[in-house]
Amino acid sequence: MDTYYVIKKAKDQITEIIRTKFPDADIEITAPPPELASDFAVPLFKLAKKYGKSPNHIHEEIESIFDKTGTLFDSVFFLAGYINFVLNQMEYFKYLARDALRLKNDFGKSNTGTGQSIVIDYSAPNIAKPFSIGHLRSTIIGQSLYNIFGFLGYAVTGINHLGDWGTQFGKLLYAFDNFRKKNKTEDPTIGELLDLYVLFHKKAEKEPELEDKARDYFMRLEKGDKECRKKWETFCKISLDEFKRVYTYLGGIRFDEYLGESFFFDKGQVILDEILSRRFCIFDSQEKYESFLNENGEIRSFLEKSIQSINISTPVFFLTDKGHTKAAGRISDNEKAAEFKALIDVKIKGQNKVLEKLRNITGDETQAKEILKQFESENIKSTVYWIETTGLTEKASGKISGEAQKKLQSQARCLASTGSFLYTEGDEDSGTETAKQENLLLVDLTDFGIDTPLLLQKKDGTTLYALRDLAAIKYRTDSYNPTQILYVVGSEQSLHFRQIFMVARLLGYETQCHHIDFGLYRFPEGKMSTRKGRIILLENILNEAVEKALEIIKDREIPENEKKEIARIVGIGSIKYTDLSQERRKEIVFDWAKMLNMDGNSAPYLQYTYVRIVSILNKAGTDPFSHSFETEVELTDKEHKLIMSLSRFPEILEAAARTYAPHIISGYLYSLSQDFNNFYNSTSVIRTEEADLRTARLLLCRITSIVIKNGLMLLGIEVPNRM
RNA sequence: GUGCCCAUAGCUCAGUUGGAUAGAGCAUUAGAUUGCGGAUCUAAAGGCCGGAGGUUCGAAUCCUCUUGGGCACGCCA
Repeated sequence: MDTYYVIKKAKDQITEIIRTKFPDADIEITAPPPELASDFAVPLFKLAKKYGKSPNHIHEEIESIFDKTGTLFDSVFFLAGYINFVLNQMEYFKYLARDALRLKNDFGKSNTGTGQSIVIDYSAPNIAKPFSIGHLRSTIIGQSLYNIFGFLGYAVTGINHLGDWGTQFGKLLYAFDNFRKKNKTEDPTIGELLDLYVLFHKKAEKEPELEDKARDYFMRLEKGDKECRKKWETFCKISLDEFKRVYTYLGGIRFDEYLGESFFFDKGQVILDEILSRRFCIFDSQEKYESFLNENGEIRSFLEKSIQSINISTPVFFLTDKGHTKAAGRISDNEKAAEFKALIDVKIKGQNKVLEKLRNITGDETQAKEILKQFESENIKSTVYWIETTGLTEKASGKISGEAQKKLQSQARCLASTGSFLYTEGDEDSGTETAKQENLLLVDLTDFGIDTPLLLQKKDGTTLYALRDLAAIKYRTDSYNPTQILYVVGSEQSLHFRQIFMVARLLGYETQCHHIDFGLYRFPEGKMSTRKGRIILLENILNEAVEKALEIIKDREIPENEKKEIARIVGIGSIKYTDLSQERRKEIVFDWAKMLNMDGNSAPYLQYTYVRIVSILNKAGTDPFSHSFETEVELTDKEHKLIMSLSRFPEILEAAARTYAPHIISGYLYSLSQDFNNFYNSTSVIRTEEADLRTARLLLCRITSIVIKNGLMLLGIEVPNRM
């Protein structure tokens, strides 16, 4: 599949033109303000600085060698520090038409992800609880990412990591045995399970000992008690049937695997063994560390492997939020050691966020450089190499002042550690603990900038979800060999994911794990809570939306069964769109009017635009894709704007994938639809007399329809053919 | 108390790696030769981008401090 799109071609040409004169130029191509007769612009300020010339001078040099022959451009001009590139509109349109003709319904697809595999963990509803609006975000954001990455050629695996294990089942089993009327023999409904769960919490407030009883029940479940297990299976089945019904209603939701937490609870021991096999060690001097190395071959090879894997002579460094440092290995290069210390100085001065970002770099050196540009404000002079944690590959370069270096040499402590820490309560750290607590296992992560230890196992020996999640990382890494694992989970769990990702790395799982966090739905008066029964059922919202959509079309001449299907597509689409059109980190205050909005920036607006295009194409009678389009016609400004907008689709998709942000697509589709409607209201396509122009306009309609349809499909939203 | 996230028009939100005069929708007001489908379009009005410093040729965007809101912080998930 050839996915070299016209917009890429145009940008490549701009880069090439500028680089013929300025070979090392770092070129940023921007969109000029709409009222300017320009299509692409490059700010020249940085070039001016780099080459010691004025922006105007830079522009003159580029203009002097600019030759439009063989390019997509007609001319260049200078304004306010920018060089502007004016397209040969017809040429650009012809290329766009060729892209569209070549790819047809696949317009927008690319192969940028070929060879890469991504695991996405999303939806993950909890067994025995109804599917609430809270799960909607995970489900549709996750599904959208699944669609987007698939469209870009990645091998995607969607996993529904069901919440089907844990102490909550102890509570439920207890409630089921003790609170349910004895004469009831039929299987409970989800609603009844929820009532029992809420009732348990209500009673437990007054009788705290119920919590212990629930823990006993859960222990029985983990130990394989047949009766508990059987009830648990029933709960799971009831819930799963319910979930699948909701997914069907939502439409377009699919998973490659339903693998819940229960699948992993007995796979945690391997993780525990791995952790326990490592030894806690910390040294207050280089000598002690080196003598330890000599005595411990295993650790030594671990470190050597780490150092080798990053392919530099400098060993692995470690930074904590406390401002002290750890270096796993020797700092053999004095210059680098000093720079490293200086880097810490910046840290101590409070630039936590910069360093936090450095830590989260996903392995791309240029990205790291970008972030380190911020250090320029510290008059940074020499180069710093930054290597994160135990031999992973992140690397960044920047500069640090000599003054900062000196200051820091007295401040920074360089300690050494192997990077793995675990103790059981009852060790010398807390000598008063009793034998009863010997099963409690936690990982201390304070040396890694995380103050809260990660609990893996409770004192009664039962597992916690952190351990199950670690087992899941191992399983996913082994099973799918992914380049990335995405967790589409609410931001409230960010600490949990920081913890388990850190431990996973310490254990040597190098798969990139990302928490795709999102803000929660909440009521104006506060948080939604399953325990308190304060939730809104997703289904109620969906039904309301579908009904409203049905109300709008009730008088139209469409068969009733089709009306119902249209109402479902439009109603559900509008709910999904409302969610996906918002930046995912922001919390959403629940508001009926907003959820049911079908005017303006909404799914029905896009669907409506699509439907009108379909109508035009039907009436036109000819398929503009039936033969290639290579003739010259006179295009209006509105048409050119639409062309520019259409051509951006591929890079919009890449931006959405890069930042895991479906809302970039919805924003784009809305803007595209506005451009189309603008054109639509000013120009009659069908009644265009000049044949070639008519064909060109039909072509624009056709491409727009494909982009809207594909874009909405990526958001998990369907389009009707009429509405 | 500590950490993370958020703050943009009356309301709900966009704002691409820092780029030219901060954009939409809703609501309000005034309009669109009954039209290729009015769930549409045009226009008006609406802003000290929470506040104060800083970095930069250039800041809604980066840094520091601060105010307000949300979330999390050892045996729940």
